[in-house]
Amino acid sequence: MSGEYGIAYFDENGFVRKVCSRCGSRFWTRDPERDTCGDAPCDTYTFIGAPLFREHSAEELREKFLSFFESRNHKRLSRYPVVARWRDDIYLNIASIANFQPLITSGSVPPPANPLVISQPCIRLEDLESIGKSGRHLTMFEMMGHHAFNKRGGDEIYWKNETVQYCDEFLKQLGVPPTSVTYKEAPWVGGGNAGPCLEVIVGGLELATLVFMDLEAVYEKGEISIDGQWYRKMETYIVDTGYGLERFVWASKGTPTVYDAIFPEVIDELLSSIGLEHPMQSYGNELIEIARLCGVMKRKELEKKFQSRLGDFFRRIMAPMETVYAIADHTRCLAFMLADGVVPSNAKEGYLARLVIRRTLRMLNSLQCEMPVEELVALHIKLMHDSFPELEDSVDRINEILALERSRYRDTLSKGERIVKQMLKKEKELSVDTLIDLYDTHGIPPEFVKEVASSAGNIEVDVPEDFYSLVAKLHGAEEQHHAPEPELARLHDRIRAIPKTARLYYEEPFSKDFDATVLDCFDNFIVLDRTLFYPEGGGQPADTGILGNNLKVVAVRDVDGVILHEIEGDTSGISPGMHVRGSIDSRRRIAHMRHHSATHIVIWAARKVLGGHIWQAGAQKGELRSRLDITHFKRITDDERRKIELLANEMVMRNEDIKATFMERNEAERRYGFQIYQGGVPPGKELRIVEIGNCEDVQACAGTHCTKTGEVGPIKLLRTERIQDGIERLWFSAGEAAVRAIQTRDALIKKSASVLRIPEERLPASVERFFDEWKQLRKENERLRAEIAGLRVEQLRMRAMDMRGVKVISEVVADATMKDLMRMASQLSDEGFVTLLISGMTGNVVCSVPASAPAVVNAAEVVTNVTSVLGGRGGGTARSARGGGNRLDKVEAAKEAGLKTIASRLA
RNA sequence: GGGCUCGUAGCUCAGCGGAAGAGUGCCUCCUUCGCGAGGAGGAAGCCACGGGUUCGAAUCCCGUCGAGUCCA
Repeated sequence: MSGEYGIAYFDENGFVRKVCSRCGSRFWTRDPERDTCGDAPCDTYTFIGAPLFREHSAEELREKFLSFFESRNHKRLSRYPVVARWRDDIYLNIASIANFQPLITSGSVPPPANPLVISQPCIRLEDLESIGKSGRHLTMFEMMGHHAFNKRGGDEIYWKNETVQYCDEFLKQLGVPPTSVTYKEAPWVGGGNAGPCLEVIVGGLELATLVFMDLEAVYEKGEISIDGQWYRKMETYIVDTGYGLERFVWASKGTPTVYDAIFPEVIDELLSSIGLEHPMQSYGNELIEIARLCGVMKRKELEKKFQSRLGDFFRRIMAPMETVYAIADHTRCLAFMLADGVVPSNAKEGYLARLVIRRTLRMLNSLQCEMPVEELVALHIKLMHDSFPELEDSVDRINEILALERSRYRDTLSKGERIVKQMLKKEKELSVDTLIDLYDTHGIPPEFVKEVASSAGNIEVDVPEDFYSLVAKLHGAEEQHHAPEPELARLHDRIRAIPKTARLYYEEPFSKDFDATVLDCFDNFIVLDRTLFYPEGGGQPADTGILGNNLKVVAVRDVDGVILHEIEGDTSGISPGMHVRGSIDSRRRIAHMRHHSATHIVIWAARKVLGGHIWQAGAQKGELRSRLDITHFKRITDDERRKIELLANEMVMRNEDIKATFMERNEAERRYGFQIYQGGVPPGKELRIVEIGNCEDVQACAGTHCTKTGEVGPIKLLRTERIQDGIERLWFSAGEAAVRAIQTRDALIKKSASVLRIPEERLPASVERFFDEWKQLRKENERLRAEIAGLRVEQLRMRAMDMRGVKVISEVVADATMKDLMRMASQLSDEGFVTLLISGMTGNVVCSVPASAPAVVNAAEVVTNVTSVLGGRGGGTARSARGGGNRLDKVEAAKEAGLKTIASRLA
């Protein structure tokens, strides 16, 4: 790819291309003496303690960057959320370009502006273990980026030359000495795209990455291969730059770590709460020396190098300091995640939030820091007020969520403590497999197990260093890219030339019949020029109905805007050019329509009642009922459910307009924000926006809707269900279906009341009374049976026979249960009788042999012989055995068989 | 989206095919000036729910509901 880096700006500005003497990479520099690329691990962090340009705050630097590009014709965009709501392949926003993937980068949707500049908060959790230790890793960081989207054959906005020029000029404006900058060549790969790239390095630190994205991944063999993956040139070629805001600020301050540069107030707060001082106070010079080497040497090597000078400095001072750094980092990350609406849970992005929360709690605990995590998050939000005032709107909710998470984790750990203690009672040591199991199924971290084991049982537990990767291995690595299904590809080819179908169902949502011309007919599919049939999509099922001469439409699909009517049966009578009449099952359609509008109303009401974090996590509309999954951090109470229901019905009664308009995508996002993507992200540059009332609820939605909320009819919330931690499912019915649902419930109550012969309103009290009485009678019955068994024992005792000096009882008891038999037999055998009892009612058999009887009588053998007569089986020990059979007519014969067995043994 | 675990007395749990158990809390009595403590006795269970297998299910299998947890 060496040809990719022939850039005029380098030639015209005295740059030379060199090869790094350490790593062999090629790089560009103005300094002819330089022979290393400048990047770690080839060079040290020279800027620490000696910054290369004037000190900047984050606000200052961000503003400089944005206005620099603004004055160079770039449009400034405000930040996107850190949760990637518009993508289904990633949960969190990992880069500024992620905002524009995949629809804009692929060229199918135009960019919101071109060129543009943005500073995007991003979250990456891959290097979780390095946070706090490396001095440079952050879970949450701002990627400042300027982007230009070019199309082959179109007018080029700009490409490599301008990109390098902008970068160089920006650095110059900041006051970075030109000779200290190197541009290192490095191919870039990510998110299904790739391209050549220049890493911009100053003072040993990579400050920015200039990516020239012009390749996309393909699944079959292609033109270019990188790391075993095939790529081809895209129709578009995109300038994707990433300037690390925090790194610039760090470089400008020259502090030992990036953390000290970005959130020193939080670090101070933490240090003072645990009574520690910052190592800069007493070990300033050493710390700077160490920090400079951080990119070059591994931790072990550093410790060895400073061992003689500093003793156990790393263990005593650096280790807690690193934890402080990590906590300060994690809490800043949480501020963004939670403010942007992530609900902690055990799945999807919610799990990532919980992961960060629990790590933070564990670390706070290890420092014995009493400070609640929510206070630290609130402090971050306060400190970032000037840059991100919107975070403050969520402070109350964040407090509630974090307090809840704290108590949940406390519960998990105290339960874990019990489990481990229980285990230690039985086992002397805990294997690695046990540790993995404890973590995997109960969430008990091995460090915690070790602690419990040594304090409670004085048992040492070895936690392997690669513990967490062992856990990861257990879950295996699946994740494969799915090539598009061949069936769909075939359909795409077939309909390529067909014009998009006119959608009559939007203009005439209540119509039933229509006329149309057949454009194509193949397999079982009919394509028309216009249709009333709604294709399946957005959780709304397709319409059914009739086409032409009684052809049954069983499914309807939308492929690239062409609507395919799937027919059950013979379509041979249909050919292109024919005129056909269609009619849909309008009763079904109207039911779907009501449920669809009701879905929007319910989520609006839920958001009003529960809070702004409510987000649709899935939905399915039906004729009789629909379901809506929403993100929420605790169970919805009955009271909340009633409030939501009432509010939704108030919206219906207000009879507000439901307006659907087509709108340019960027315009819609600008006007309404990302909340329009509740039901996922539809493709295309134009969106259909459905608005209820005056912006009460706005969603991008292709479904059919009522035109007034009043047409929806009554909305009945049937039940709530927790389908996952952090996701509640609401079941509801609308319109006619709601009335029917209410009637069904009514009938249930009526029927129950009539069975008990009481008025409906007495139902709860009476049911409770009946239940209590039933419990009492059950006990009474139990007591009486025991009494009867006692009386029977006396009778049985008198009927005992003597077999060679051994007292034997073998009797059929008419109406005894298994429990009765056991009760009697055990008492009799205690008194020295060899006892065999058979129930004439249930066919149960019990044999009990007293300890005093000769060992030759085997209860299990007796029972086996007896039950074989009864047509059943049984078993037990030589002293006591049970069994049974269902041939109740054979009980007398069975008794004789038992007696015979006993007699033969005593003979 | 995938995996694992758990629902038994008010609470914490044992039992894992043959009469529902322990600890703790609760009630009564004894000991004590009283408290703590100790002793004796007692009450308290739809063994989550619904099916199936079995002579027999808290126990095994399937489903439902509820809870916990790990991974992508």
